[in-house]
Amino acid sequence: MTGGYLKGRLRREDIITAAIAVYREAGYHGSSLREVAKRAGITHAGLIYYFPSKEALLAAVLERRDAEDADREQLNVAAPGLDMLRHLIGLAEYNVAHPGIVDLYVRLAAEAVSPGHPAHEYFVRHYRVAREEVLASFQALADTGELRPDVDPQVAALTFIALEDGLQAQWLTTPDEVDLVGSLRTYLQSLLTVPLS
Amino acid sequence: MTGGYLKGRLRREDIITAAIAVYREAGYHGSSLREVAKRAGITHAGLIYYFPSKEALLAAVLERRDAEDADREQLNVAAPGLDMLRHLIGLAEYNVAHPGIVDLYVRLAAEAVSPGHPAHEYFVRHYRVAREEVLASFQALADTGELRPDVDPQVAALTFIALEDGLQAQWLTTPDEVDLVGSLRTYLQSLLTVPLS
DNA sequence: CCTACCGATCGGTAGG
DNA sequence: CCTACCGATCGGTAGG
Repeated sequence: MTGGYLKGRLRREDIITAAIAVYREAGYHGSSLREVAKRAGITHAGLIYYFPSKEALLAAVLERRDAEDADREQLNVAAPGLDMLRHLIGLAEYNVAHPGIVDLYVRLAAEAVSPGHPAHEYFVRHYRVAREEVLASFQALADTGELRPDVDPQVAALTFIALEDGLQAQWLTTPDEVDLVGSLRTYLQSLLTVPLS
Repeated sequence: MTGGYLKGRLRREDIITAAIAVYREAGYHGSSLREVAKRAGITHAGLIYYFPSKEALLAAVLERRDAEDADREQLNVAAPGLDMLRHLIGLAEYNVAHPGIVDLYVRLAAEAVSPGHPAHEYFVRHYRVAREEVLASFQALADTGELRPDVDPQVAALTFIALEDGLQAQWLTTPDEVDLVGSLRTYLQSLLTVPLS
């Protein structure tokens, strides 16, 4: 009875996977529904049967990213503090092993700076959530004296997110000249009074 | 006698100015020669008379950016060291006052991460030059004991560039929640043994 | 610099 | 899900 629905769900997942691959190579604006459809093995009109517009497909791609991140978070119920920072380093290591994901993220984030972009609100939320998460960790570390007393948790949180983003772009452009994880680790360590690892 | 040539040069400048405005709003791939031409007050075929292809126009835009940066550098012959760092803060202040330039830079940099993009080589060079410039300053500071002894100049240079780039993207997306210049200043100060200002 | 045009491609719709 | 199609737009060319 649910066979039809199951098949539809699987087809949807195939399309989203194809879309991620295409966005990665051409960005959102630079990609076409026809190219995504071809990789998913259907026509572009067939794709529109599942996702009624180009924007709806983008929304589905971003939803999957969030779902995957949530999965990883759940496996890794790190409390705010040192463990959370180590977890963030782990996420960076995961990213370095999956350049395609980083590529997609960097390109979409840049396109979406303009308020009219269909993913703009997504990134506004994304930045806010990321900042709050990191801030909570720095505040916890401040409470236990593990954060250097001259470090402002608010500034440190903002800076950490920005540093991660900037390193990603520079690493994608010149991979051989950027040690993404090492640089992050060095930065974090410089804020702490205890060894990070 | 040079009247014709002068007029052509001026027209070229008009077109480049229009291109910057359009790239800023739509990115390079998202913009059209027709839109650029319309803002410059000519037809798109007229534009092609001056710039033989879309890529040639992009090259001219990047050349102008380099020329303007070089002008600012020349006015401000800062030697490597503290003065140079203050100069970089000044550049960040200039950028915050000119969001359009930052927008263009962030969008192009993200599009150009892929090796096939017409501006890819430009950004490879841009990152390398930027890193070397900042590295020279940190090394000079290390020699005079103004850099904290536990700071590696190489890592600090890479990190500074990445931080600036990441802050720009986050600031463009959520301007009210990011203090770009203040964050840069705080970061730099944390590396030094002497007051930055 | 323009008019006029080309082939290609785009997102989306109709109708089944 | 497909075939067939739409109007719009693209970069670039011809020819003046």
